[in-house]
Amino acid sequence: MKTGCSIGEKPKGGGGYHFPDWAYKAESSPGSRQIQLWHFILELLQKEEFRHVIAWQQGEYGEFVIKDPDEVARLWGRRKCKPQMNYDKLSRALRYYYNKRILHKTKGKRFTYKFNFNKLVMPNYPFINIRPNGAVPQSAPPVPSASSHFHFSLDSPNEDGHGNPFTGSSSAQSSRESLNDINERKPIPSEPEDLHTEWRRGADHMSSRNTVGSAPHGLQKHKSDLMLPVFSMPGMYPDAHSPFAVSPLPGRGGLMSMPISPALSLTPTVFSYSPSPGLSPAFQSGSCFNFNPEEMKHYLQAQACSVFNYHLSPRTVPRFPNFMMPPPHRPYPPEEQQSFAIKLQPPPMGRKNKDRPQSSEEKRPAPLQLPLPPVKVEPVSDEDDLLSDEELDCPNNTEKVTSESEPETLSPHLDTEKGHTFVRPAAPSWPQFSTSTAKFNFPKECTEGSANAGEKAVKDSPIETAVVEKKEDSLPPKLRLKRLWNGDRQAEMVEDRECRKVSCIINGCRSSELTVETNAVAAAADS
DNA sequence: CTCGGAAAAT
DNA sequence: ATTTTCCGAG
Repeated sequence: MKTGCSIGEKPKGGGGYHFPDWAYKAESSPGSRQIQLWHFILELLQKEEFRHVIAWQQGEYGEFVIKDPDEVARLWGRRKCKPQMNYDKLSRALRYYYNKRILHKTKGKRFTYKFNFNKLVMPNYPFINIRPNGAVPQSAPPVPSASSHFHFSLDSPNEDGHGNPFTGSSSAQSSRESLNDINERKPIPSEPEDLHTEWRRGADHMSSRNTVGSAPHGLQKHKSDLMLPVFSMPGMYPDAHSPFAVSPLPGRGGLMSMPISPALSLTPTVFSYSPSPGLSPAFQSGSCFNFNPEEMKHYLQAQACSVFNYHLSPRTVPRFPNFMMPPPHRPYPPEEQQSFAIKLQPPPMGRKNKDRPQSSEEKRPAPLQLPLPPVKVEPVSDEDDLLSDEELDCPNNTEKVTSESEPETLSPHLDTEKGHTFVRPAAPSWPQFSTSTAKFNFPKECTEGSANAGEKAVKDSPIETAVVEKKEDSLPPKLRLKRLWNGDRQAEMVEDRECRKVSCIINGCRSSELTVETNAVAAAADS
């Protein structure tokens, strides 16, 4: 069933196989956590179908405007099977992100918010650019600020043996992930101290982990094992303003798309930690991409540094599953929509049944099945498709149809095939991830899914979930919040500034300059 | 519209 | 842990 990822579904039908529970659990759903709102938003932002509903705002990186709040809410509600969802609620959820520092509100602009990319590391960015001469994508994604506190030796020559950076890095990667889990701070740290501390820790870990092959698994939980590389897909919405933008180069047509992906697939967070010695050769030589190795290197460093310096949460940097992989053309099969049943949620009793017993009735008579709902039948608009798509985790849905027909809508990553593709020649991509991930980290679910049907590709994004890490910051009690407003705020500003600066640098400067700039930034950060 | 506190739900 | 619901305030 489609539920692809949904947790409880087991393949009962066909084979009736029973895979171990863990196979279904997937980290994807820690707990039961499904897609998160910001993932969803990002998802929508990636698809052109929703341009009219929500779109990146030109001008600021990461800033987006909800053009049709009701629609977005509707979509979100659909995704979460919360028919009662509305913008008011959705916006509340969005506001919670302020504290988490995932989002900001752009004051003065209605329905306009901005992602804090300092916190959300962009998975695909730089490399993408790929213009032969190093042209940069118009939209420079906000790159986390860089600092040169440490130097990861990304440039160190030599690699682990194969010359293939990919190999061997996986362990590092995973360890790193774990690392993050632990380090991840919960409360929003804002103090420099924290930064420093974290920073230190990071360094320590790094050093310990320097051996490529050794994976320090001191920690348990490795969601990382499941990480999958996310490749950007052809269908991706190449919005210039999108921080994720993959530069839509003219060439995008056939060839471009594929090749690019590998690069995109990496999460900076991950590779940044790479131990070192290593990657350069690959970059320099065989790369299929045009990016400038130097730039990449710097970028990576920047990423790494930012991770350490800014408490980037790995979880925040999920490898967006869906993210990059929009379905090529038909996002979701029509059937899906049809099959999609809305599960009417019982009237929200909200908190303590408050006094308003049945308000919901007025609005939604709520046909549970909605076959012919008088009220709203969600027509299947493009958008709808999208949404419906993905996982419908609704319990109801889950069961329902086995519809799965949905081929690969969103999460292609899994395709082994693709993985191969990327890996293939000398793709320089970022190592750690691609290959290794492909090989070892495929999430069970995904893997299985793929295996089963090759085509199916798991519609859901198991990955997404899988990938998403759990620990994040937790919300601080009020005190903390208050504090945030004061100190943190400032910190953010700084971050932002740096971020921008770096972006500029990346976009327009050469590596040497970059270095300088970076240092400057770092200095600033220090102060 | 936007902000958050609260409490309940997932 | 995050999101949904409600809601009073600005």
